[in-house]
Amino acid sequence: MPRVSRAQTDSNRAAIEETSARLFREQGIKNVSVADLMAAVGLTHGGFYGHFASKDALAAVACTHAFTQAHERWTERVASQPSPDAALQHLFQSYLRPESRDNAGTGCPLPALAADVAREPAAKPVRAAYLAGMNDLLSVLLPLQGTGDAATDRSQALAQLSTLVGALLLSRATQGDALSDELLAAARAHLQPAKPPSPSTPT
Amino acid sequence: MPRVSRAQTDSNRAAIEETSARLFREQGIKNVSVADLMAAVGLTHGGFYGHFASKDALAAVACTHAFTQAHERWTERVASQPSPDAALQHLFQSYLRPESRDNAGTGCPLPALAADVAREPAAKPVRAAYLAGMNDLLSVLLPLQGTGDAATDRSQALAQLSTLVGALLLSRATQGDALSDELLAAARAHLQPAKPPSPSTPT
DNA sequence: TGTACATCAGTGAACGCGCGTTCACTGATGTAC
DNA sequence: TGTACATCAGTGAACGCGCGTTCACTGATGTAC
Repeated sequence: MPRVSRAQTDSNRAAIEETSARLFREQGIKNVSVADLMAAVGLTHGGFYGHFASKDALAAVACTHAFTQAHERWTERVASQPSPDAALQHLFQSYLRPESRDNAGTGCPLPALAADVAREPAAKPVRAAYLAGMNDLLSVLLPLQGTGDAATDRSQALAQLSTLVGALLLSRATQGDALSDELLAAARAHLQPAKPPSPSTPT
Repeated sequence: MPRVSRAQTDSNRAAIEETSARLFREQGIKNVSVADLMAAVGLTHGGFYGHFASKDALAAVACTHAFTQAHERWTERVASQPSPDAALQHLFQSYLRPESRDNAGTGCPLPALAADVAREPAAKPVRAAYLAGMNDLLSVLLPLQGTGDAATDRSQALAQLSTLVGALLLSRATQGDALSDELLAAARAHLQPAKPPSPSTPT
């Protein structure tokens, strides 16, 4: 039953975008075929090229979509906290939960797509989308640092991102072993603010 | 010209192992076909199954090979330094050089294979190889910590691994942009030992 | 040491399958009157 | 508001290609005498 209403067309395109953003993060861009994707949306593969010029073009759109989701989530988390320190902590603790590890499809694209993007030639559109998305997330982290120096803030935020991404990725690669949870816990502990040297809890 | 000497056979097998360890890290396991690999070694694809039962079986062997290389390199670096602190610093600074980012094929398998391994089903042999390799590298880091507490040492070493891996991977994904070098520099700075609060260099 | 022959490492065609992309076709949608 | 028809979103067969794996074949190697 071809020729679908304009509203339905828009909704189909949105579904392709949404579904690919999820499947690409879950399985990797190369591991999801156009036919797989369209079947997951409930359509046949031929219609894909009415919406996107190529799978490469979709990869960029899906990447941007995933980063937009993540950015919104980060912004909401920051807004829900009373102070920059509390906001940072809330971000870190949420990011490094086992649930984040187990749901790559709806989680942060930084670890989920890093290897795929790193292996793409420089000209592929997904690389620019990834870079832009990373800068977006970085811009959420920067104003929460408060070391007093902009360069130090930036350096610290970049190191935090690296720790978050590395911990989640290694945790996924070791899923099923005790090390997987250990990695998350270690990163959480490491990213905790320096406290006055462990005061024994008073009675 | 078939039937090759026993020594040549062994050398061919070693070449497949060595070459696959490099190509899998560079391009990803799924992105290197058996035909690609065998051609890179200088053989035809049919002979592959005389050496390995399947591509999955080779993936595990190649992963172990890559970790063995990395472990040797780490051990040498540690041995070349006069103190645990100096050894840690030497490891971190070597790991986070732009040259490491630009040579994934000969570099640490932790970032190079993390995403591939994370997406493999639990039963695939490469997952066990990756886990064992990671524990090997961890065992190099552990005795260099010296916080006095074994649990704290371990937590700290795991966080260090996460930062190293995350920084290198994000740096690869943003290669070509200024952010790529920034990420490496930020992680290097972050992993530097806490110093007495920045003494202005005396005249 | 020299000869006769069985072994088996590597070759290359072939297997069934899935990939990204194209395209003639269809029939409900949206438009013109 | 109702009718006539052009548009075009989605279908599904087909394109050339590459995948992992199998297998009959070959001829130099290694062995038995």
